[in-house]
Amino acid sequence: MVSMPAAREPDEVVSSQQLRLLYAIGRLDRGIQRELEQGLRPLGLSPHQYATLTVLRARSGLSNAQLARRAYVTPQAMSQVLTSLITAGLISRSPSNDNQRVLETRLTPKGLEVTARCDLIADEIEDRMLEGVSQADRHSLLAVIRACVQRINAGLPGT
Amino acid sequence: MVSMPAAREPDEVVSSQQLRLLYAIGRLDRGIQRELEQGLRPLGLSPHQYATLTVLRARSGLSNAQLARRAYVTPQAMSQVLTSLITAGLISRSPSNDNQRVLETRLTPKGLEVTARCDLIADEIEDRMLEGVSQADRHSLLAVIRACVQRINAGLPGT
DNA sequence: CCCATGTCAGTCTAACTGATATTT
DNA sequence: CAAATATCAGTTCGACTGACATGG
Repeated sequence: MVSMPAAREPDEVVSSQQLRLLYAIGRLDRGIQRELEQGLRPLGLSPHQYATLTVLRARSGLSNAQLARRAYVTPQAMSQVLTSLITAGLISRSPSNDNQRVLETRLTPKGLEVTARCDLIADEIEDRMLEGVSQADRHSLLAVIRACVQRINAGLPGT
Repeated sequence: MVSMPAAREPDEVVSSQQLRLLYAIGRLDRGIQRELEQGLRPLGLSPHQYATLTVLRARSGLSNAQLARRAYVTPQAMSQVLTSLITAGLISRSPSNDNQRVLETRLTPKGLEVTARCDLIADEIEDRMLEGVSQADRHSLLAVIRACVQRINAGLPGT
């Protein structure tokens, strides 16, 4: 196919320059998810599962309902993720002392170890993505992104 | 429920501070998508449809296959989007002069008008998200994000 | 009684893979 | 014949809503 109308397309650059911030962030996130998916595949984990593990590491003992609200998904969706993580032996659940109905979720030793290995993969992706960006710029970028998250999620039920 | 174990949860802030850039970007994008979805609903459009319209506005005449490669989705997935946009009367397709098999896609006048209205909605969301951020910081933010997109999508088939 | 939790079931959307016809 | 396009069909995965039992 030599005579395609748009065979020559130096427009990846052009379009990327024209498109707005909202669109660029979506593109970036999809690229990140794709890279994470590839990187985590050898460990048998999805980006969603890894994200849930990091949340549990930061706040051990959360219930399924709490995790669901935190991730802005339904309890059913989060329950599926937790079930898969239990099957993999990465988390455990036990009834709360305060409420027998509530199942507190915690990382197992194996879960902690696997999460740490995922961190290395995520670090690698992050470094590649930020290649050539100074430490100062990285910090301010993270700060701005976080502030945007706060504002965009302003009027939502927070746990 | 007054005696919930974690009834008091001032951790939305805490977790947001602890979590890494990769995770923050995902959170931000999901918030953006949610806001876009709500904003575009009165117009009967999804974020995906709007995104495709903006790409076509920037580069009129692209084929389904080209659009699919550009969005990193399969031709089948993109074809569904185009079909819905044709049904809505926002785009039109016609055989290329160079290749009868290729259907060049273009915005209709109505499509152009609707896209402009979507832009206003997107502007509103973007402004709310960036409230308090200086113009200079906005520009540098966009530049950094674009650079990240370039690096993350480095080794992919580019149309 | 009311509310929250956890879970089972069915549905829906949006992507995917596979297969086919057509054109260059 | 090989490659690219478009499109038909079936599948899969991830969310969703609805319903229900249970505990506080």
